[in-house]
Amino acid sequence: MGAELSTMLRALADPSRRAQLQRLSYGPATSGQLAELLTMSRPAGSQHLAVLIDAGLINSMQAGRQRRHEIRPEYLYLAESWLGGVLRQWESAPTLRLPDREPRVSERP
Amino acid sequence: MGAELSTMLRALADPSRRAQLQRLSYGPATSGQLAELLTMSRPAGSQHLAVLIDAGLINSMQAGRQRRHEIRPEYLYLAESWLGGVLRQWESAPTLRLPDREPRVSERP
DNA sequence: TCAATAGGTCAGTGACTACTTACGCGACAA
DNA sequence: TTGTCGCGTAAGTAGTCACTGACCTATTGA
Repeated sequence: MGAELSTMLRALADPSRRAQLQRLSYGPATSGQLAELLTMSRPAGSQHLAVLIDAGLINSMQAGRQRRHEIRPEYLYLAESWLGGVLRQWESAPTLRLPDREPRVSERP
Repeated sequence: MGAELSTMLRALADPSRRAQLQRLSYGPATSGQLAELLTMSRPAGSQHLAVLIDAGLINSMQAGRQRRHEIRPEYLYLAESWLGGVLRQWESAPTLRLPDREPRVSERP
């Protein structure tokens, strides 16, 4: 249960893959179209697609000499619900808050 | 805009860090409490905390010789809304779907 | 049959992760 | 002051990631 979520979130943690996924939210596309989207070599685009497929986020099928991909939303719903669970719990647990701080990265200029 | 989301999702992609965050959804905790949660050395727990702080997901403050942490929900809301955006778009774009397939990982036994 | 197209695979590289043990440092209690 | 507690940092290591260019395999259209 945690493993899929981890694989999935790591897949989402890359902007190229998020771009591909976002493109697919509008409808199916071929490997070529999804590779064109990125500013890198075509093999790299293909490898990103493989990561998405591996994570169960998209569904792919050969169509002639093209390969068509589409979103497979199950794990996206899973992530949405994990996030929602944490946030809803946090919202429902009003405790005293610490004074606000910047993220750690900006503390070491 | 994409950078924070990437850092954040990568932080969430680790089950130890998700456990810490989930614990924090019930209220603030110290570094020690959050390290005990994990099955690894205390420094490792501390390093995971540093990643969460770096990603802006938690907010920390020295209290005597302890350090207290709490959830900082802004980026969690951001992720929830990115995911929601993709899913809502996908739901509203009814196109023909490809026949269902297993994730790629199960194709290579 | 041949060339072009679409796209996947391989090997190599440099950068980053996730740990470990060892150590340092400030807060507090005796 | 001295020990101990809570916690962070440093250094090292094994493994993983994101690319690249070169190569290979099918499908298709001339």
